[in-house]
Amino acid sequence: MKIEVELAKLVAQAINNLFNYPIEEGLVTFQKTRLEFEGDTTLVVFPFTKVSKKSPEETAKEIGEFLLKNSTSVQKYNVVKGFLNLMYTDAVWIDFFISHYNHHQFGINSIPTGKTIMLEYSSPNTNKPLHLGHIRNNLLGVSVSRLLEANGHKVVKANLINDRGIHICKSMLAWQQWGNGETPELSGMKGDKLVGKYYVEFDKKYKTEVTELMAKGLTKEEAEKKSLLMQQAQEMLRKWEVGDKEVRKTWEMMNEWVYQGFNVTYNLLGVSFDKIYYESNTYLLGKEVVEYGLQKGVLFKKEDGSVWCDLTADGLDQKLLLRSDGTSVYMTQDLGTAIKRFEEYPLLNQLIYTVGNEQDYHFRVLFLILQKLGYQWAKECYHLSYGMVELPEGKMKSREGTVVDADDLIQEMIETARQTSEELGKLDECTEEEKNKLYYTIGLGALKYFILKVDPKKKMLFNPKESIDFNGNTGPFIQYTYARICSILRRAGEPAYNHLLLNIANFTTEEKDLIKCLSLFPEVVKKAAEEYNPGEVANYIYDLAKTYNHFYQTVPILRESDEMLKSIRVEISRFTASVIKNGMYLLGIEVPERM
RNA sequence: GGUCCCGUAGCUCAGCUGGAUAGAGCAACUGCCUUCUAAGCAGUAGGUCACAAGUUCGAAUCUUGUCGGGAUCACCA
Repeated sequence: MKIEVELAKLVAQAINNLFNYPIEEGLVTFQKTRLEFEGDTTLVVFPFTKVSKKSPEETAKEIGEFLLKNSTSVQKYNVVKGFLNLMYTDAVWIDFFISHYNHHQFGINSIPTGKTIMLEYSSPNTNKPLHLGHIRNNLLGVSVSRLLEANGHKVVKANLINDRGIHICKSMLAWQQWGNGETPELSGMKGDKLVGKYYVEFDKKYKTEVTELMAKGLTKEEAEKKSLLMQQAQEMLRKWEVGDKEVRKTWEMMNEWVYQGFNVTYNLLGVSFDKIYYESNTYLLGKEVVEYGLQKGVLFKKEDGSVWCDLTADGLDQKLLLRSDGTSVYMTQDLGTAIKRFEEYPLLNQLIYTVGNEQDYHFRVLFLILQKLGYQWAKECYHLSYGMVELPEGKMKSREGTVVDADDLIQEMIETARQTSEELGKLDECTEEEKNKLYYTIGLGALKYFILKVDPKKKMLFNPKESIDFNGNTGPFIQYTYARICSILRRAGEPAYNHLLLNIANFTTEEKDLIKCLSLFPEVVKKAAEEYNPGEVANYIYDLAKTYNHFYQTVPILRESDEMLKSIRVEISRFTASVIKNGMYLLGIEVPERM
């Protein structure tokens, strides 16, 4: 809150006056007061004892006295060892509450910064269905984009679909050979699943072929080279690159199946984009850049014609940018697309890539090369690197079938929500349609919260056997708290007695704790965006929900006979609901009015 | 082997720009529904913050080393 800024100024003044030592107010920081002590904020005075030349207790006491005299916000203080605990006057909380309680966008929607940020996320391959790892990526993308918007930035949500390459040819080939004309319509299989099936099919047949060849005495490498299937796939890729009509037709058809499948999953997850890039359109980009880099002397050519960037001076290796046959590699494309994006969006201030931490090295190299090429905006490129989602057995591997399918998991969550709701049996008044919507809201709330509450940088573990909880620090817990408040508000009716609020004399500790918690929301939104960490918001809302539930269980709200107290508590509840809703929105989680 | 990341309660995670007796949830155990939704609340138990040195008034947090786990370093994408 603003009040701490003022207090910091006063503390600096106090140190100047009392100990005759000038100090930057920015160096004065407050920390949370521990629960077991009385106070609203705490100043650690150890750092000032050098200047005061007095004991920590004495120093704290003198500063405390100074603040008491010179600040209208400080009601009293206490000193424990070197800790100065300050307690605000009720007026501080009353002012805060009155000026914000009916502000529906509290914490969100600050003044536009004028900054435009492109956030890339999702970026799937079209040869396999989405799994839990992609879910984390997509949820992070949605949440971070909302966090950035909530801080006043303009966000362009971008998806770069890897729709070409040898892997897609494998699916196509398998489908041609063994598919018997199967289509999503004919078999009723989701398009991405169908294409994924043939990708696996190829891999299986290919492995058999290699094994057979090896049985005839070939080494593994020889067998892989000799494999008829692989040769056919490569031939198909070659045809694709020269624009062979038949191949392109099949390719377009199968990709279309995949997109339809992806869209179903995206819709379930609530994921959307402003701009979709296809690698088939961008994979040739970057070659001119290589030419430019050679001229500039940033890149060099080896005898065989391949082009490299020497990064050994930066502690990295040499990086290939063009093969000896003149074809480009992934890095070349990424250089090209980055440049293209800044050309397309001249006002772009930042480019963020949401990509797993297995590609940390790739992005270090990418940004470094861009910098060497002289692009000023290179320093505005950021790799939002997130940890892998692991299973108890370790990393998920599509080839080995140890993946948690996105659609399956979503359906499971919805089903669990249905079962739990039916067991509790509180939804008798709802129509079937409302119930189904609710199961979806709760199921996805559980899934999204489970994933977003952990720090993106860290790897996380998902145990399919234990699945995802609905009690405790979970999405449904927070949704439940919200629904509970809604119930109260429904009964309370219109807030016709708002004028009464102006007469608030003081708050009970429960009320004060809740208001204190509410006041933190804007800072949380700011910090979460700065750190690209939705987990900050998740942890905060959990804390808020917990604080509210305590309040709810401890003090009477509608049962309160004093009309003024009642209206205050109703309005505090309304305010809490609003912050929960806004916070959950930042996580991409919906919130139900009853459950 | 080089580079980078990670080791906090039985399990999953907070806390990490150094600050008080390291916090939650799950699982276990106790209480609380005739009163605003018990997907809740209150409580008990559970820790050598991997280990060892160092920096200092103070270290889970910073430095170094050791051990353990992971990622990455392709004319793959």
